[in-house]
Order: sequence, then structure tokens, then C-alpha cells
Amino acid sequence: MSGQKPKRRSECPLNASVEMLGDRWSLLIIRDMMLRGFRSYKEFMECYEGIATNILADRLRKLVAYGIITAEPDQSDGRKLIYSLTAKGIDLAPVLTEMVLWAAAHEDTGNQALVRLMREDKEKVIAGVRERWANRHASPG
Amino acid sequence: MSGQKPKRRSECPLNASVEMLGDRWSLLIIRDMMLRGFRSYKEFMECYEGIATNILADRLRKLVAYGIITAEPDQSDGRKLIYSLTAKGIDLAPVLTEMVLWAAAHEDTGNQALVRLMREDKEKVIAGVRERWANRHASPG
DNA sequence: CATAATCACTTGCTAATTGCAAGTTATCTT
DNA sequence: AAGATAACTTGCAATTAGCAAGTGATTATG
Repeated sequence: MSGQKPKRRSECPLNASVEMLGDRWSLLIIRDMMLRGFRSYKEFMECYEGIATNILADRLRKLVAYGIITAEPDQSDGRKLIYSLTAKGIDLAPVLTEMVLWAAAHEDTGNQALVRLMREDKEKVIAGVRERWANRHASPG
Repeated sequence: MSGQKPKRRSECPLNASVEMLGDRWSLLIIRDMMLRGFRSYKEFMECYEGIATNILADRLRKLVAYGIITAEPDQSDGRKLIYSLTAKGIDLAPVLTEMVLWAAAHEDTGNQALVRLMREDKEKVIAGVRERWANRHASPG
């Protein structure tokens, strides 16, 4: 009786992705978790692009609701919440990778070290993300 | 003297992608071009998700500005514009593919025929897109 | 040739979202 | 006990999205 469907604009899988991730911030939060190992609200505030506090809170809430990340209280500091990527979140690694490679191929961008790694062996980079997140739930890395 | 840079929020290649494609419509327009062969304003209006006319005009304008698509007048009908994917636009095929596969893996979505094809041979689907768009510039259909 | 239809948009207006600054609450830390 | 810190809210102005209706330039029809 609680199973209310999300009610999408269409059945298309691309549309589902766009409805969950199609904004200017969600994927950057996931990037910071995946590549920079960020796990707390305060760390996300340090994102290069300067996200506003209310937007960050809103996006974290939505990402939790979509099952892309989880939030659990920190054992050693009651003020903190620790955010983790779920399997669903980790599975976004190929999406992020392709988006990085596309922009790097067609725009003038930074972080060429990462781009080079991705060009050389995309799968290896993705496997690295999976490894680093394999045993991270509830333990601040 | 005309070379004004886009002025991004950061140098990050993912951010560049998000700034160009991070909204609720741009990728759906590209999907309709890539997968459904759409090329005109009127066809885009038939998108499953029901885009508004002003938003469509705005997104087409931006996609042209980003060099992802081009617009040229139709030879046989002076009212029409024919939109085409550029090489940059075609290169989004891997991004779209990964987004489709991610949503199909984690959400309840439709178009399982396409999803099956992508799961069986991702590269083949992408190569198909490239082929279909190889000689399409200025010739409708 | 006049009228109607089509195509690709604009315009006007309202609703929703974004972003900045400031405030709040519950922990720590000293 | 006082101050700092973490994770948010709240208020409000500014931008963006979305709907309905209108425009202008072709093209098709009687």
C-alpha cells in the first residue's frame, strides 16, 4: 500500500536517468564521492563548483530517495552523517566515465591525468572505483 | 577578438558535460535524433515526454551553440529546418548507452528490445548509430 | 488567386526552481 | 560553561520552466 510508483514522463530508460540525474549538481556530488572519496555534507560543500547549502541538502535527499546513496550517522561524531554510494550509485561509474571522455575529447578541460587513465583503460578505472567502494559502508575511509 | 570562452564553473570535464547536457530535455532531443531519426522541430514535438515549444526552441539553439547539432534549411520546403548531429553529437552515443543500461538495470523501464541489444553488444549499437549518421548531413532520411 | 494549413518559432504570464545570506539545532571541544 | 562545528532551514530575490495563445513565412488546396 506504500508502493507508489515514481510516475515518470515516459517509460524510456534514458528518461528515467534524466529524471534522476538531469540537473546541474547530482552528478557532481557523485563524482566527488567516486573520485575524491567525499562522504560528508561539509566535504561536499568544498566541491569546486560551489554548491549552495539548500541545493546540496535537497540533492542528497533525492539521491537517498532514489537509492543511489545512503546516509548513516557517524559512530565517532554524533553531528555527522556519512554518505555512501550504493551498488546503484557505484554502477554510475561507466556513465561518469563516458561523460568525462566526451567532454575531454570536445572541450578544453582540466584533470588531464584522469582523462589519460580513462583513455588508456576505461574498465580499469571503473574497476578501481568498485574496489575502493567495496568495503566502505559505515567505515569512514 | 570574438573568442570569448564559455566561462565554466570549473575545469572539470564532468562539469563541462553537466553544464551542456545537465537538464531535463537536452539528452532526450539527442536520443530522438540518434534512435528515432528525428530531424525537424515538428518531429521533436512528438517526443514521448511532451516538451514545450519554447523549451524546445531554447534547447535546439543551445545544442547548436555547443556544436552538438547543426541546423540547415530544407531544400524542398522553405519552412523547414533540418537538424543534424555533428561528430560531437554522435560521440554522445556511448554516454546515452551507459545511461540507458544503468536505468534499465536499476529501474522498471520500457524499450527492452533496445536494452537487450545494448547488453548483448554495446559497441555494435554505437557503431550502428555512427553508420546511420555518417552520410546524413543535408539529406533528409 | 484567395484561403487554409503547416512549420518553426515568440510572447505573455504563472509556477517552480535556484542561489545567496542568515539563522537554527544538536553535538563536540576546551 | 562558552565557543566551535556539522548539518541543515528559512527567507527572499532572481532565474528558469511550462502552458496557452499568437506570429510570420512558406506551401498546399479549391
